[in-house]
Amino acid sequence: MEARVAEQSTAGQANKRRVTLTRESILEAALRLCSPEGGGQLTFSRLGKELGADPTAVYRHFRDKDELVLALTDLTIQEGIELARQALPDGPADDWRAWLTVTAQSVRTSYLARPALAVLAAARTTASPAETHSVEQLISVLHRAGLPVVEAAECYRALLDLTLAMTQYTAAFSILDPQAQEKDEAAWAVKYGMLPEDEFPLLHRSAPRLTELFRDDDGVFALVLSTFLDGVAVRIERARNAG
Amino acid sequence: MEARVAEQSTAGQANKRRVTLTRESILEAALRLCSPEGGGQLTFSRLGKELGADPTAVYRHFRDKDELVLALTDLTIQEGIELARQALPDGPADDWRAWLTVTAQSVRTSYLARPALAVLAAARTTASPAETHSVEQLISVLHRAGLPVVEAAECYRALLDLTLAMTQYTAAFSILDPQAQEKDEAAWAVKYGMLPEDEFPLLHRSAPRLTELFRDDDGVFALVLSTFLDGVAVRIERARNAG
DNA sequence: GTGCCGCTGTCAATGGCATTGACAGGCTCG
DNA sequence: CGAGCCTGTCAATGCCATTGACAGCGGCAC
Repeated sequence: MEARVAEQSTAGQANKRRVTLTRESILEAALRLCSPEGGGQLTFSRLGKELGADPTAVYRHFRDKDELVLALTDLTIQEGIELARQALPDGPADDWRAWLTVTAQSVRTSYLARPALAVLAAARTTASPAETHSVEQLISVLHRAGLPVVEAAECYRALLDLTLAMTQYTAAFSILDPQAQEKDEAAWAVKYGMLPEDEFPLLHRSAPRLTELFRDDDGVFALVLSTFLDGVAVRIERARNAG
Repeated sequence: MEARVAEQSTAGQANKRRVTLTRESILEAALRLCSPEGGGQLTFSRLGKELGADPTAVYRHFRDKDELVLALTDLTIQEGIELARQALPDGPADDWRAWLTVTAQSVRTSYLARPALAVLAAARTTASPAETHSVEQLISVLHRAGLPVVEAAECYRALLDLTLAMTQYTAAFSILDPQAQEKDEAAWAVKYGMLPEDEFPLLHRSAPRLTELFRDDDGVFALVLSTFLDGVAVRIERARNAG
């Protein structure tokens, strides 16, 4: 169907042949559009062009844009989980920390491959059947590490929101036109470079690191994640001592 | 000037008297629109109506919407910092943890009072001069607690992104029409309620807590924040032992 | 005081967006 | 062979940000 769509979109310019859409072909095309290479913008008109069909034809398969986005996030989450599985084929293997890190990073990676989707997805948390097993596994990992079940579930939820929120935050920034990004960056650089040393001694000393972190969203995420997991470790310790 | 604008907007319906806008009056009106009571949507046409002026008049004071939003986030951050100051008038007082918690929560509160702004603000990190002192103070608190300067700065950055990202995440959800929210909620409830106990034992046991957390974004944030700060504590401990 | 200029509000228009309803071709089922 | 549904097409609606031409009002120079 990949091939078919491509064929249509190249040849379909002249002859007005109807293209037959399917849920799958639409999702594929939409994912392509969401990636930076695909233009990084998901709109019905672009989607129509990509499919070689009228934009409104999509409405025959998805009630509205929201429903389309929901389906796309579902796919993306699934892909992230799959990615994690490939990275750590042996499962948790008693190292809860590595497992959680890889899982979070994988989901983040999948999302960031399609920043436009991440932005659209906003706060829609799909109750995807695909991820259910992963959630059970995640909780189980934390539980075996020593956390009571409910607390393990809380940690899962916290980690999930943390990851999605920060990923969307990054995606939103990466969507901005380069001009605006540079403007922001310049503002920061000036701000941190020009600070009077006597009034802001600490800020002055950490300015290099801060400007370095400015563009390194992944670095900041890694920082947050590892600090958060340090916190989880503390909780596990506490639970063990209490139990 | 507040009064003047108000006077105009009440009396100005009939007589087409020109309203004189100022940067301040615009920002005020815009903030009002961003709050749920004000309609929760910031558009030029609404803004024009609110001001009793032509929508496009705003362009005389702000180059585009982005610039307006930047100014608004600046105000909001300032307000958050002010809030924190009021909550803890004595300053850090050697309790870094309380200080960081209150600061983060205050910024979050200010943002959530205007969800529409939070969504628009997305990843624009303003280099607001207003907050510079707070940043210096924040780093100083962590430094006095025992963290090397650079690491303190890293923690600041991590905490900032964490807070903003999660707040915007929450705001994005709260913006959705109630119908969509209910749909999501229903999906979750079904998902967690219907889980076969034998296949997902842990998920089944934690289902009540998870559905409880579903709508409680503030609770999740508190959870993330406190876990993160546990992690910071670990780092402080490490640094002390190493130094 | 007079004339000019710039500041700022107004108006009309543009192009993009999601979404809707009427229409039409082709497919399947009877 | 015919009815009806599935699905693509087309035209139109309403909201959005943004732009360019225009117009009044104020202050400034002379």
